[in-house]
Amino acid sequence: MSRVVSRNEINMADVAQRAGVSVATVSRALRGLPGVGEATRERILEIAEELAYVISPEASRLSGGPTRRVGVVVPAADMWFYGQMLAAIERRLRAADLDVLIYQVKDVDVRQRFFRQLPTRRKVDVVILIALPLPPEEASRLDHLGVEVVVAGGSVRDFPHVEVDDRAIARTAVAHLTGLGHERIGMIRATSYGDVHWDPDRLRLEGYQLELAAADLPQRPEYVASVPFTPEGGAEGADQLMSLPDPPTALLCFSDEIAFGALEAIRRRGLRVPEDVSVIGIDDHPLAATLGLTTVRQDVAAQGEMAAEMALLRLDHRRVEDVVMSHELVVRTSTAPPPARGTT
Amino acid sequence: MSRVVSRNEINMADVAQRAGVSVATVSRALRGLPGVGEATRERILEIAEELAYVISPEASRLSGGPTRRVGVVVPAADMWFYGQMLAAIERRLRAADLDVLIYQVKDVDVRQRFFRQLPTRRKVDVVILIALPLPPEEASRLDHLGVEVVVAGGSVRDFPHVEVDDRAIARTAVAHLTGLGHERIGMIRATSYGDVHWDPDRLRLEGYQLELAAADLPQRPEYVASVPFTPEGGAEGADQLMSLPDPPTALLCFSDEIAFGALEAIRRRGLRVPEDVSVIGIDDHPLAATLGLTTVRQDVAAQGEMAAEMALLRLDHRRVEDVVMSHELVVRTSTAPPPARGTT
DNA sequence: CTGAAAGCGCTTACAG
DNA sequence: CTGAAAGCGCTTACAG
Repeated sequence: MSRVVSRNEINMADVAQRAGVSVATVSRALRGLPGVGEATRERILEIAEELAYVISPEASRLSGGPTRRVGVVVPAADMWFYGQMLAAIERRLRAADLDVLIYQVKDVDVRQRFFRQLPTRRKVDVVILIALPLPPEEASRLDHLGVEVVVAGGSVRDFPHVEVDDRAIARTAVAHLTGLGHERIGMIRATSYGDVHWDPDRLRLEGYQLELAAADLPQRPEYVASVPFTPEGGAEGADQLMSLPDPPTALLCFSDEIAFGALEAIRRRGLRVPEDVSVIGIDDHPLAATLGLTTVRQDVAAQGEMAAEMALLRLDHRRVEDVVMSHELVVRTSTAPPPARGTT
Repeated sequence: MSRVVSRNEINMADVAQRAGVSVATVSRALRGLPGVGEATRERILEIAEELAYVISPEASRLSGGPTRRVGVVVPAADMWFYGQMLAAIERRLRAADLDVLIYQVKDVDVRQRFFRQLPTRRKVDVVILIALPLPPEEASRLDHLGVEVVVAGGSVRDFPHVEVDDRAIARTAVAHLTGLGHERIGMIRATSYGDVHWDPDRLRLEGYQLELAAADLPQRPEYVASVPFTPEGGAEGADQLMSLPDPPTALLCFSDEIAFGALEAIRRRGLRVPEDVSVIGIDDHPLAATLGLTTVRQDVAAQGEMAAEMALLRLDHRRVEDVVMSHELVVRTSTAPPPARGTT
């Protein structure tokens, strides 16, 4: 207590000396290994506490221990979905006393460099890949990582993963609209970023098409707009679809953020939501409740936690099962039956 | 090329053997230290490349090198502002080949544990603190970190920091409103989180009050609402202020996210923005453009980059100057002159 | 310009 | 239950 711990670090040898034992015994005691007398162990723990001893991770690692670090590879930390994921993963892993390293790989060249250099090698025990669309060459590089891999928000090869059923999510949304009586339903897709295709986008489009078919509605390619994954993108998409000669009466948006832009664009055209046009999103973004947006909710934080849990299991080399998280329709005020034909 | 690099790592000794030199020479060559013949250096670099050699950070660190890791301590990675900051910091630091460790400390107990245990000790070379309101006991613990400290989005003690002028930002916003002729101007504050006071909130309130005084307008405490830092909070705040007997004609919101909620609440009351009520935010969140929100823009990513830059300098033990980043009024369609008195 | 050797702070057989 | 010693893969004086 009287002693200030600063740059001159306290080492295991200091603890050992103070306790009158060898460093080997301190090492065992601190890690809860068998082969240390109860009294000895307690004394050692007390002294370590008192000296505010922190183990040198480098030395520990170098002599065979794990790094106790997890790498999270994510397209961009500044987008809502990834931020949620990342935050949840960090919280869970921190609780298990692991450190979290973050690697953003949004830009194609940064991502390619990542997979060429594999900078997580020798630095982490597990890598969590978040919703990363990967060309085969890059996916195959993962074997060279030399660490466990877990995937969240999608799937990559046969690595353990947690995801939602994007096809079913889109079907749920479209079924809600057809249930209200809509027959002209448009979809605003979010274009893949960079050079690679994005699974959720592809699967949600499939779900949209499947559900239209299930409701005996025609597939109208002009009802599908592809836009950048931003609110402005959503506005563009809505403008494009609503200026069609025979515009849709309802819009499924790839995400709530896209939907926010669509809502605004529709209002700017002098149309009312939901009287003239219904809008449904996907995610249940915090703003969705405020803006009254009907959406299909997925629990992003829960996916992150689950991914962290899987990482923890893989650390112990235990088998883990893939997980598909549930989703749920949240009806608010942006969806209603279509206007009577010709009224618009 | 023919050799697969996997779990059996390639060490410096392997490179040395292949190159027919000692590990000492390889170590020097790889780090660009003087005292290695040009031809030797080139051969070593080639072989290292060919073998896809990655240095063991643990061994390097243990024998005196830096960790080449930076810890970022942030309230929550899943909030817009922090996500922007974090993303920008990571990008800059990654470009300098440093790894970024993230520590979330939103909850009081987690934060207290952080400052009790200081888990970044022995793990990073620099810690970047993002917009962290800290009680004095915790701020003083930073001396025990044993690493450099840099602060972003605020200031803590006399550590080098980058911030915006929150007082001036609020004054700019209020001046815009008074310039339009508003005399009844409300403010929606974001309450501090947890047990500590939040500088930007306090300073923006001060700026609001100063600018009212400068315009010879009365301070009306009932015109200031304190709400949680969420869109719903913004809606609550707007409801509270607009249901006053003599409601404001303009609202300054702590942030754009608060303003989004306020906009919606105002609309729900059957009032129009900006005809009946003007709303101004702070930040220039991506949705602000879409929703036509007038705001005072601050470049959060630039602040993050600057903080990363400072961290890089501190790594080299160079002196750094504190930085105050600029801000800028962005006029959109949510602000206009007040309605003629009595019209509302 | 280059190498042999000590040392960084731990963990892990191996003995006792 | 406990300790002495080797070893992890580097860096850094110290020699040459």
